[in-house]
Amino acid sequence: MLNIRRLELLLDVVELGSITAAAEKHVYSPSGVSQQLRRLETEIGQPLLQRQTRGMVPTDAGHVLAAHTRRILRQMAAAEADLAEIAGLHRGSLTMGTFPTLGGSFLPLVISRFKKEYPAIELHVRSSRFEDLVEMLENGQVGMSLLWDYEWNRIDPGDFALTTVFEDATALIVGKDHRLARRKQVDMADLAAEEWIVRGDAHPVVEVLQRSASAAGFTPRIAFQANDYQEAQAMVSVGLGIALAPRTAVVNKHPGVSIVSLGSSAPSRRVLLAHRHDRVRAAAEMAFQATLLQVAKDTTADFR
Amino acid sequence: MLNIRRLELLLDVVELGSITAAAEKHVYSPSGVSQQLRRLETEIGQPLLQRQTRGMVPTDAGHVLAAHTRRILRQMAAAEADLAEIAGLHRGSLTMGTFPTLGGSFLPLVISRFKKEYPAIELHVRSSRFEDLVEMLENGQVGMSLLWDYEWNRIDPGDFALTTVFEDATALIVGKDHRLARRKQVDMADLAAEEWIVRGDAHPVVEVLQRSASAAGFTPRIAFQANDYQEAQAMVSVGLGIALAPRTAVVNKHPGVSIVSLGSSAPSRRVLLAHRHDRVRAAAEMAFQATLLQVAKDTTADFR
DNA sequence: TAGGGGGCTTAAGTAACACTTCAAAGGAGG
DNA sequence: CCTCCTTTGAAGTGTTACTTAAGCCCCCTA
Repeated sequence: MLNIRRLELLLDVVELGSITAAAEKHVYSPSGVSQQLRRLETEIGQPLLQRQTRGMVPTDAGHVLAAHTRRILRQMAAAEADLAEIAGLHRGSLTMGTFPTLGGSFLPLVISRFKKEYPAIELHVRSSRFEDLVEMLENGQVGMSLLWDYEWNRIDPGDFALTTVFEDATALIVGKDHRLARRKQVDMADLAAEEWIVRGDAHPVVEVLQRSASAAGFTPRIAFQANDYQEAQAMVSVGLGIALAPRTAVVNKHPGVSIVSLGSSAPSRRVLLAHRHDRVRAAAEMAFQATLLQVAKDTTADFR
Repeated sequence: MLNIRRLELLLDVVELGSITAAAEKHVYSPSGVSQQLRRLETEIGQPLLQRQTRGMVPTDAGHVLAAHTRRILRQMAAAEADLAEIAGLHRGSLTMGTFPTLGGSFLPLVISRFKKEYPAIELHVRSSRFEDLVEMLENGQVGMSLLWDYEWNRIDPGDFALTTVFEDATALIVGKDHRLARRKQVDMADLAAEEWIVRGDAHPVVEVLQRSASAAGFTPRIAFQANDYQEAQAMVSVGLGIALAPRTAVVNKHPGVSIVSLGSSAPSRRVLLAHRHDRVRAAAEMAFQATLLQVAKDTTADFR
């Protein structure tokens, strides 16, 4: 394998016409350059330069090799330029994960701003349930992912590097004509007599209800198990019961319901950005995280 | 400037999917490969590989750099192939010098055989007078040159590296009807009474005549000064006088003259192949010299 | 004809660096 | 749970890309 540095020296000697000139250009001693060229020649097994009384003149082999060197150096310059493009975020790609409730509210804002700021970065988003997100993080299908947790099932910071994006409060959904619909804030303790609509499949919001009800001293009576928050809101709107939901999940409010704050009487979930500890992050990922946190800071009030 | 070896390692890791595999291919320890890759990454300032639980996955930058590396390696392979072509004499060029009398007789045989043997080598021949040939040798306009000398003006072997090609005897040119025309050989001593035709411009053959006549005990009478050997032969053919000439100069014999050997009564000139001592010679030059000496060995009898 | 200078090369030394070995850590899989 | 596989870090070593110093060759000048 030919050594690039030596090739570059050869090229400069060919172009400048003397070892001394090439040595000056590289801030080497002429001796060093001479030695390198000699090595190159013995390596190749052919003379590359004719020692003239004044300077050097390339042989056929020298000319050919110098020409190839020019192309090789051009290629290397192109490689470096491409890398600079990637580093400068004029190029690159990024795959991230999210869970559905954020994918329908907060994340589109982030994506929109990110795309405006870094139009050249290719952005892929995968929306999945919590367990799948964790798996995709682990096997590298996504470089980073939005996750969430409650205070009773905190994600282990040893598993992933975590950055808190914002706190997503739990809100109360009541029908427009419900006795509490006009209230700004209620306490869980006021809701002991209500019928509840929850999400099925052991959805985490069920546990939120159980825990906050239990803290308020009652056991909730379940009237309906919904498949998603749209269905839950619909049921609430016809007066079948009331429901709890993360604030971000009901940004797209059903017209027949009202959203009421629960203050600190219900636990809030933490929305996190997670990536693997051992994963070095590309510039595009750093940029996306910055945009995401910025958007969180700017819009977080909307979700409280 | 990126280091090729490291780039190659990166490429192999990208292609083989793990450091261990790349290390095995290069017969390195995995640790060494790991260190080189890390250096490459810090040098570039970007991550190139994602450390997965099983093996490595390239980042955008890694992919781009690996692709460039492929092209660079291809280019280097092409360079090496070209060098091999030159070394194998499937390519190359060669410039040599000659003096006119050989250019009209011996050299064409050499060129013809060389071209048949190495059709891919570009061959340039420059024909000049002795002094110009020496100058062209010195300043590199020709890589090697045919030269000649007599025993009284030997070329200094310190000036050039010399190889004797053959001895070029001095022959006698007489008219077809001359009294000596049928003789196989004569001695200079038999020619004291003759009129002589010589070449003008202090041509070396004049000194040959002076010296051999003086050695034979007479002073030659000059009847005509010719410009070249064709003119000299023409003058001889009409009986204006007789002449001396190197044997090779009269290979193209005038129909009206006879060539008679002088045995050792006239000095012969040495035909030499010369090149600069300090000049490393390309494969094509070595090949040409070999052909030239071979042709000399095969045809030398013709010039005696 | 000696003296000076430019250009290249050799010899010897030095400092960087590409590797090694050894050891440890983290996961994957039996 | 233990073992294997892969990667990484620390420390050590041999190579090598350079340096300086000296010499050679050629040319130019006084």
